[in-house]
Amino acid sequence: MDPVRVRFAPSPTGHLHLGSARTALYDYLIARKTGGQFILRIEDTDQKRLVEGAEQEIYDGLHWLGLDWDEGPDVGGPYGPYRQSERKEIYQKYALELVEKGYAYYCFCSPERLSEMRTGQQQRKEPVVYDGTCRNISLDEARSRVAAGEKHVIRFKTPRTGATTMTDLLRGAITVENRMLDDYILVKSDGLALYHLAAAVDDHLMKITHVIRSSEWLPTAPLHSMIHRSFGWQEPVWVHLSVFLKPSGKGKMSKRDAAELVKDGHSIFIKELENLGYLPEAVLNWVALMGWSFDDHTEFFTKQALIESFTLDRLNPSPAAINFQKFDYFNANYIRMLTDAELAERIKPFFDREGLPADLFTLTRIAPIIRERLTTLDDAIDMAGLFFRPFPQLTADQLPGKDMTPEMTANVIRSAIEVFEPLPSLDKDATEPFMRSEVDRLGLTPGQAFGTLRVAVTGQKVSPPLFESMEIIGKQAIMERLQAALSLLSA
RNA sequence: GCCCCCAUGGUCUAGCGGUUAGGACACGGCCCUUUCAAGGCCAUAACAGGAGUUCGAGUCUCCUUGGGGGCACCA
Repeated sequence: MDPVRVRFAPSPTGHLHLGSARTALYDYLIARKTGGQFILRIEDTDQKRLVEGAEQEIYDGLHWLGLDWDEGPDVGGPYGPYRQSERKEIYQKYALELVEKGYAYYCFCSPERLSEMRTGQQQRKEPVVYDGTCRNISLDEARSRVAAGEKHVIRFKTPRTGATTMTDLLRGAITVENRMLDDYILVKSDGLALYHLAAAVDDHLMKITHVIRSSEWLPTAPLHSMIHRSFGWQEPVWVHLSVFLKPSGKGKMSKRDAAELVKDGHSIFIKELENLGYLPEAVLNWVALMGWSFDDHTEFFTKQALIESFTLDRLNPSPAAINFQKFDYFNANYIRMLTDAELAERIKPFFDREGLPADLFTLTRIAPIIRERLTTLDDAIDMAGLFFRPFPQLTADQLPGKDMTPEMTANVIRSAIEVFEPLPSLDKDATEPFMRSEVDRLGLTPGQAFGTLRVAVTGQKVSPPLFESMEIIGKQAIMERLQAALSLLSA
C-alpha cells in the first residue's frame, strides 16, 4: 500500500474517550504501516463549545497511549496551522470561491426564522431542511447586502434533484437523494467555517489520502464528497468506523452511563483509565480488536505487531458493545508480562497516591507474589498495602482456622516461634518445609495452620502467599507479631 | 417522522457458495491449592424471520423485524 496521510481530528470539547482513541489508533497504525504521516488536527471552529484543558488532554492521552503524531499544532509541519481556529481566512477564501462558482450562496435568514421553519416542517412531516428562500437572491444583490454589513451565512447549494453517490471503503456505494441533503451552512455569521467546509478544505490542503472517522458522519458523507467535487478536488478514501455501544449493547454511551462506569472501576475516558490502573498497551490491544480482527485466533498484539498486522479491509462496519470484562482480561495479562522492576515502577505511583511509604526495592520484591493477582495496577494496594501499613490490632477470635480450638491455635503459633527462632532469616526455602512437617505433627491441615499464621502475621484473612510474605515482612516483625498473637490467645 | 448504516452464542469476533459453524471474554462444573489469584481440563451457548437465486446459502438478492446513527450558525 502507498504511504497514506491520515489525520486524527478531535474537537477539544470534552474528554478523550475510547472511541476517539480507537480512531487515532487506526490512523496511527495505517500511517506507520505504510510509512506515511499521522497528523493531529484540532477542530475548534466552535469557540463556544471549547472546554478548558481539553486540548491538553488530547495530547496527554495520545502520548500515554504511545500514539505519536508527525504533524500537529504542537510539533508543526509543512501544512499548518493545524488548529482550525487559526485557519479562518483560508476557509473564507474557499467559501468565496464556491460562491463565485455558483456552488454556494449568501443567506440572510435569521436563526428565529429558521427555527420556525423547522417546527413547521416537523408538523407537516416533511424533511427538515432549509427551504431555499435566499437561493433566489441574485449574487449582485447579495453582495451589496453583505457589503452593507447585513448579517449573513454562506450555504452550500445542494442540487434539488438527483442523487449523490460516494464510496465508503467498508460499505461500498452510499447513495442519498439530494433533496434529503440540506443546504448546509458552510460559514457562520461570525465568519468562521463550520465542520463541513473546514474539514474538506483542510483534508485537501493537508493532502489527506484517507479520512478515517466515526460513522456518525455517514449521512453527511455525500455532502462532503460534493464539496470536494465542487472544488474539482480528488476525494480522499472514506472510511467510516463503527460506533461503540454501551456494554448492554443498547445505545451509545451517555454522560450518565459514563459516570456510572467509574463506580465499577471502569471508564471510557482515557485519562480516567490511567488512574484506574490500566496499562496503555492493554487499552490499545483491547480497543484495536473492537471493530478490527486479524484472524480467527490471534488476540494479543503489541503495538509493533498491530502495525505489522493492521489492514483497513479487515475493519468491521457493525456497531460493537464495549466489553469491560475482556478489557480486564487483557489488562491482567499485560501486567503479567511485566518484569519485577517494571511492575514495581508502575505500581509505585498508586502507593504514593495512598500515602503509603513504598520504596522501589521492596516493591520489586513484592512484584512476583502479587503479579498474577492483579487485574489493574491499583489492585496492588489491596494486595500489598499490608507491607507498608501499621499492623492492625487483632482480637483472639480472629486467629483460629476452621474447626480449631484456641489450644490448637496457640500450638501452631508456638511451634512457629520455635521453628523460626534459631533461623538467621525467614527465607521461604527454610521456613516452609519446617512448618509443613510441624503441621503434620500437630495433626492439622495446611489450610488450618497456615490460615492462623496468615492472620497472625499479616493481620488479614486474605494475603499473598504466606511464606513469601513473611520473607518480606522480615524476621523481627514476624516474631513480634507471633508473640503478640500468642499473648492474645492466653489472655 | 424522514434519511443512512448494521445484523453469527450474553459480549468481541472468524467465516468471503459445500465447515461436526472456529477462537476469545464472561458464566457453570471438575482438577490443582496455605487464603486470594493464576493455571489445566470439561460443559452450556449463535447464523433474527420470510421469500428468492443455486445441485447446494451463515455466505448472493429482496422484503420484514430488530438495533444503531443522523436530521443545528455542534463536531
